[in-house]
Amino acid sequence: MTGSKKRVTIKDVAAQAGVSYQTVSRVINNQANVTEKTRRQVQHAIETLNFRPNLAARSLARRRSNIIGLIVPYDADYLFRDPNLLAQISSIDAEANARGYNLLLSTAAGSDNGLEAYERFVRNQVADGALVVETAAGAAGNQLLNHNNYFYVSLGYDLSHTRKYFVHADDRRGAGEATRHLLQKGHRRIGIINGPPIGAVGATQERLTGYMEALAEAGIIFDPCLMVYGDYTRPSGQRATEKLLALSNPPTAIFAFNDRMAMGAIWKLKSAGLRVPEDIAVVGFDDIPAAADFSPPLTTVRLSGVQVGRVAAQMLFKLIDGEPIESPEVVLPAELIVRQSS
Amino acid sequence: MTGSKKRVTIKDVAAQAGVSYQTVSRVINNQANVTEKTRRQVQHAIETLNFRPNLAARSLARRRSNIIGLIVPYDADYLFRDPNLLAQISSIDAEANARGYNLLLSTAAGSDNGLEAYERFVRNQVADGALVVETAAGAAGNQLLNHNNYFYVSLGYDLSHTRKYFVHADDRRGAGEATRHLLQKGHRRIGIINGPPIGAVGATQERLTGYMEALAEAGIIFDPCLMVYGDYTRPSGQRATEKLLALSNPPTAIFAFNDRMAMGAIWKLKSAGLRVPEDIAVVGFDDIPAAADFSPPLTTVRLSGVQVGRVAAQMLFKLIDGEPIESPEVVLPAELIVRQSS
DNA sequence: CTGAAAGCGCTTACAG
DNA sequence: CTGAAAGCGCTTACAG
Repeated sequence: MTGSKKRVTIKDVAAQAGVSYQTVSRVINNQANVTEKTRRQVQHAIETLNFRPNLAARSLARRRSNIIGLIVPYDADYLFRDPNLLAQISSIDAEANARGYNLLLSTAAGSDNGLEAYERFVRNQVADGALVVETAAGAAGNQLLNHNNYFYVSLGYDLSHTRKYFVHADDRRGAGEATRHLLQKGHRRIGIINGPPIGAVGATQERLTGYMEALAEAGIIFDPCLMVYGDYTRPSGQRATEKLLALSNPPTAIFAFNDRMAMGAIWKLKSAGLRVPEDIAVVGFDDIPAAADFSPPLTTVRLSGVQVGRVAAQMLFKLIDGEPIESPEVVLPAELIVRQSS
Repeated sequence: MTGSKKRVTIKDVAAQAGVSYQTVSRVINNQANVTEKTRRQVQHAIETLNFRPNLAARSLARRRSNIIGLIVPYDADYLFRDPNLLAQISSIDAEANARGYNLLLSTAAGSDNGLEAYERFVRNQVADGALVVETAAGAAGNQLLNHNNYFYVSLGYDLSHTRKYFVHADDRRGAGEATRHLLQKGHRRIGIINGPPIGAVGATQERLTGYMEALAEAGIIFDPCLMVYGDYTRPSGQRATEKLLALSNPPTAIFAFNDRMAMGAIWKLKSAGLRVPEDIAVVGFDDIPAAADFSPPLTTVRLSGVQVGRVAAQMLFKLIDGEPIESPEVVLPAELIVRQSS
């Protein structure tokens, strides 16, 4: 609020309505024990004065702010390019709004290790709780949160072994189904384009496990040569595919651990004169919006970022409201979407 | 904060340090007139007690919250798919963080007209000011902000004629340069894929003007048949291109008002057996990250969303701090990036 | 059903 | 350089 005009407070409303300011408080908080007539008077005064309760005062008195933090230990620039994360944020925002909560964004600006996002959040001391995007480097941040007695739920896996509240999609099963699908099509040599080898996030580890399990079920021994690394970008998918094609015994199918790398793979294959899926099949992961529009439309695993965000937010609100949590870890379904690239 | 543990306040710190709590206040606010020795004592007490000043109390006393709102009168789902907007938000976030401010997100959930985003913001009465994404329907929201004496800066054009503070890229010049580039290549019939005809945003109107001006300079009369509408999505670009190709005298170049539609156009052209740029040139707008990766790499107009966000945020902070604003409307450069699609 | 008192955790003049 | 007082705008028991 600008300081240009005098603020209108609960006392102004009380004077205007001819009641005590405590009564005004009752009205704005929808409490019982107010005559209909008094309530109307107060409402009228509120409207004519254009009164809005001051959140800072309210937070102070209630020890609750109706603000939840969203801690993203990434550079904002990176954050805003990850469609799955954005879907999560979007549904968290919706869920918060529905309860009259607002979202306070806390990202890690610049090139630090992400701890800053937690620190700024804690320093502010304003939110009732937080949703945090779990990263391998998150242990220190989570400790900070614990140490300051915050309620929080993590989006992702229990990477930092804090054993608190987690929600994530069933990456393992999703990857397993994708692999079984390829197996069913007769493929025996399925190349993997994994995420970066360092700082591995739980999700990719689980995907790899799902892949290996499916292979094992089919009695196939995993050939480490078939696994190459990318960094989630499209160009990295192209480079990874180049390596796979250079193998003495190249794969007949490629399973990329995200859609953008899968798209890069398809480009590379096309420019090498190979047809997808006739010569080589490709499967992605995430089902980003562009996947269905791709040429050929991409077979992929749909993760409901929307669902992850919603469930995590609901969990946080239960924590804040002191309601019981059934399970500290929620795993949401991942669904194989078969299109034309496989 | 959870209520589980007793909060540590300024008074606890004072007791621990053996000073009055006002002195603690001085230390945490880095004020002069504190002996180095006292300061050290207080700092020590702060650390051992893990004290953090309470933002609500501070806001109340200071009448300032160090929170700025970001009002996006869109559905969060839409918001999170617009790369240019995301770039703006990302730089606003960075700018805010650098000053110790936090960003409070206020989006319009669901299918209302966007006014809700403003209303929730105003109802909260917590921010020191706001950055608002300007939309054609924003007039009522801006009035609400005015009526409640908020400082705010709009990202976009003065669509609602409130004549306050605005920052946007130079869409007109950018479109003019793109058009001149095409004219220079010898094109005389340049098709336009415009944004949606209803609810036109200032930016597309300006782009159209830039196009027409460039045409006029070259002595070419604008042929309305060459303008078709899309909705900024890739598929709409394909459909629009289909219409353009069906013309009795089709264009030799297409200028799409965003990159995604330009990509859709290229797909359509390719699948119609046409080569880009040999048979028909294509130019986009925005320079989203995927533009450079496209095949062929897309000629486009780079708008610095990052710059727009930064400048708007800086303007808002000046307003909040009572510093003078040189100009209420800032126009930032748009730059033509020539790649292989033209 | 309504009012008076105390307090939330800070900051801001004002003394000394 | 440091402390005592008052106040920011609400809510929360407690009376009546």
